[in-house]
Amino acid sequence: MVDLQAALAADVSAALTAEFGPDYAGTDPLIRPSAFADYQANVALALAKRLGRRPHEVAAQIAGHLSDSAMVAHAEVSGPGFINITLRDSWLGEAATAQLADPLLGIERTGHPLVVVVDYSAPNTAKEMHVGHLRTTIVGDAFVRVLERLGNHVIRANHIGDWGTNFGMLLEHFIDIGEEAAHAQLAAGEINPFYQAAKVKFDTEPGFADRSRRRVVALQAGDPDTLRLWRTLIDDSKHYYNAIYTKLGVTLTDADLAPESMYNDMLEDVCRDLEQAGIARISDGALCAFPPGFTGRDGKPLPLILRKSDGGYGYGTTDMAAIRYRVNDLHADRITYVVGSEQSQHLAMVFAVARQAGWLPASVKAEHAAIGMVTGADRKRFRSRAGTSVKLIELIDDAVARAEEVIKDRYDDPDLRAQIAEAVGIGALKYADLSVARDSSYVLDFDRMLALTGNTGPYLQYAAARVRSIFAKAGLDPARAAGPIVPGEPAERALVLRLL
RNA sequence: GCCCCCAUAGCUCAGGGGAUAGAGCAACGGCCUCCGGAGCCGUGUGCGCAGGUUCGAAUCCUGCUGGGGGCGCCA
Repeated sequence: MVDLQAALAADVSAALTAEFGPDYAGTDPLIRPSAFADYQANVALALAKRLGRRPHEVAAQIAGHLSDSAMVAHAEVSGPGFINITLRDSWLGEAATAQLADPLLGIERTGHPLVVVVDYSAPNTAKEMHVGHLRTTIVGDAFVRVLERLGNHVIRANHIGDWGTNFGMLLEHFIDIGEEAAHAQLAAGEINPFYQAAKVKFDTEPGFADRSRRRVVALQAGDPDTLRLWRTLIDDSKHYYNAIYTKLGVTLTDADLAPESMYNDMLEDVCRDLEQAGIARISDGALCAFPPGFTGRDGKPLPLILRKSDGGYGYGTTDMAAIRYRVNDLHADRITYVVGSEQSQHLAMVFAVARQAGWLPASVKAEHAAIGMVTGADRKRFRSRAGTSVKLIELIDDAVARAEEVIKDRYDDPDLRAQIAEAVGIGALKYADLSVARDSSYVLDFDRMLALTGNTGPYLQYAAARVRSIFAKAGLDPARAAGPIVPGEPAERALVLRLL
């Protein structure tokens, strides 16, 4: 790839050296895109202070040397000492043409491919995916695609919640209503009603809670029949959220599942090893690690709970097991958690304990790509009128339905209309997520999201027209006879500058 | 009480040391109109407050105010 800015920086640095000597070779030339030319070099203003000279003069001296550069057409000093640089058409045209000839369109693959584990999406089995899952899924998938295209080895980790005490009650309910009826209900996407019915029985039906607890014990003990039921329950959920991934055009597949249950037989070792290393100790009956620098209310050290006082394991334990597994077995160089911002303290503690234990060596980067909350108009966590979280599938369907409403008079063919509505609706949903900073919370507003399409439609048409025009000028279109691109028109020039 | 994030136009958000701070939506004005408009063109006294660093601050630092999130056995 032609890194215009870097290439130009090199030439300006050369000018600096030529004018002021080798001491200035390392000075950042401060190349920035400019509204007044193709680029501007801002180095003269800072340099003038160092030299005790007038910025304008310094800039003029540097500009004088830039005529030696093959890529610079002209450089002129403006304002207090900015150097406005216009690139040669011929040089730009050659660079653009070369980039078009590259199957990767000039995207440079990294010279140091890393193994990157990207932890994202993470729905809970047997619970409906809700709006909170949308951004981690969309943003995480964008990360994965970019990192992969840059030549890294990316491991998608969909850390689904498929284990825990809830499954006792879910399985008992599953048995009660009969496997077939349960499958039918789950296949229809009625996951929340299923969960809620189980919860109601757990809270009110005599004996059910005890049965549920016994079922948890059987599950954890590996009872074959219980495991079989558990697997079918998981599979039903899996089908359901795979359908959502397909709708969203997300690249996650079953091969990317890294369910909590896969860490089960590591949890005991996690606790033992951390306790033996002196990092974890018993506090109020629970095994806890107290990473330095974390305090809670009353200034007391904040624990990462590894084993609850009832002997059970929590998500912190699973996270510790996962981090060790990712480093030791997956050989991760970088682990990116695309997870809600409210988890930032928890993850910071997990990282801290893992570093203490030496499970996360300094050579491995662990990072929390925090996802901001989706809120309603009240700036609080987005909820339906009933106070429950909103189902993701409803959000998707709603977006498509609203898109269809917008375009309904436009297309007679119902199939075509449905396709366009789906593309526009889902596109608006994804665009809404990707067009804002991932860590800021944002207000979910359908009207705004779909309004964006009113702009992107013409925008895309414009962009397509410009690209066609460039291709036509390059002689690439029908005859495939590659010719030079001449960025003569201002709009075209701007596009070339942005694309290169 | 402690920790983290945030504050930019009426709304939702970009911009994270460089000249005159942008986009979409809304609003207002106009255009095209045989029919149809995710149609076209135009219109902006805005960086929460106060200090500091810097040749230069929406951007970096400190304090304050306001909002959100988190803070022992849910994940």
